[in-house]
Amino acid sequence: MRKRCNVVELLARGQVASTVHRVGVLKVISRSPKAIAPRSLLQEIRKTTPIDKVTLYRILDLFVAKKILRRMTGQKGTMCYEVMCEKHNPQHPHFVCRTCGDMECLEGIDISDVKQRLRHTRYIEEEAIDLKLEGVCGKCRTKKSFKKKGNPV
Amino acid sequence: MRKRCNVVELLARGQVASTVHRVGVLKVISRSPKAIAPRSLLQEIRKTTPIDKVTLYRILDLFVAKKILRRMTGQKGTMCYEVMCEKHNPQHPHFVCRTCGDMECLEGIDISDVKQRLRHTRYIEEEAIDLKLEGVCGKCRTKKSFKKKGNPV
DNA sequence: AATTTTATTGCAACTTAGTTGCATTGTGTT
DNA sequence: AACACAATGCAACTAAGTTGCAATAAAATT
Repeated sequence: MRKRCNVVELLARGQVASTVHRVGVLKVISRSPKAIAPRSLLQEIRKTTPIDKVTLYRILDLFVAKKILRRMTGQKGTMCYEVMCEKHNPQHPHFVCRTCGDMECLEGIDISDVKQRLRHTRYIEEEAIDLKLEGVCGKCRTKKSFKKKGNPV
Repeated sequence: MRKRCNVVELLARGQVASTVHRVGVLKVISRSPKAIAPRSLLQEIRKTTPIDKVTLYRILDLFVAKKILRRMTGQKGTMCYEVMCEKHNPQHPHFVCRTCGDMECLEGIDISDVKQRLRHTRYIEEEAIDLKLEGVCGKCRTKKSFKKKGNPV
């Protein structure tokens, strides 16, 4: 489980003015154990504050530009977001469930050698490296609908 | 540049009946040096034969299910496709240009050690491993609009 | 403090990728 | 030919994300 980053510090680091919505968005993301998609993000935030989807998308774009968040492509082309903080949440590969679309973080797997091999071949920013694996998550594997199809357990 | 796979063999291997559209789709994909998105695919195919987008999407789904094609997530959530053939087109990482969305194949980079490390942690199918890097491709880097912004060359 | 300026948010309408249901056409079998 | 079934096309739809613009909130200027 990820240690939490300080929301105010993150905003300051990105030189982004603090607003209710920005803090709210960042709080939800930093508390999520998995990378999170705009859809779930909206749902979570709206439990406490009403927010328009356009506002959310704009905040997410801003945070990615200011390197406060990492953006990864998830299932079916929806994006997923996580806090970009080398200290509390260093870069790691992700596991995407092809059934439910959940994006788990695969911590403790070192990919520095892969990065090393690739760094000089293109103009690739360090944080742009996105190692992704697809499969079926534990939750989905135990569902009857999945087992019924004769899939391996 | 990739060696071409035999379209008829690929269909036979997947136990998929041969039709004009299926052969057409597979021909365009197998001739493309890069992984290709449905949008460009439609454009290419329509140069010779009229085809509905629904037909294309259904053929692509079928080919992915029958392991004739690999599907990867590209820019902004559009999917990209390439021929799945260990002999002529072994699995490899991809480089996605964040400006134009092109997906280049990074051949000659071995990631078997990464796979090895990950194989037993989850139920992950061999071919589901998707190593993706993001950056700016050579073509986009030389464009005035990109240089103007003071980006590194 | 009142006013001007600038940044942030919300609303409506739009774009694009991809999907679904159903009718139509094509293909193979007897 | 008649039948069954697979493949295709069409129209309408969903869902993610975007754009333009007006409304509001915050910050700066007088």
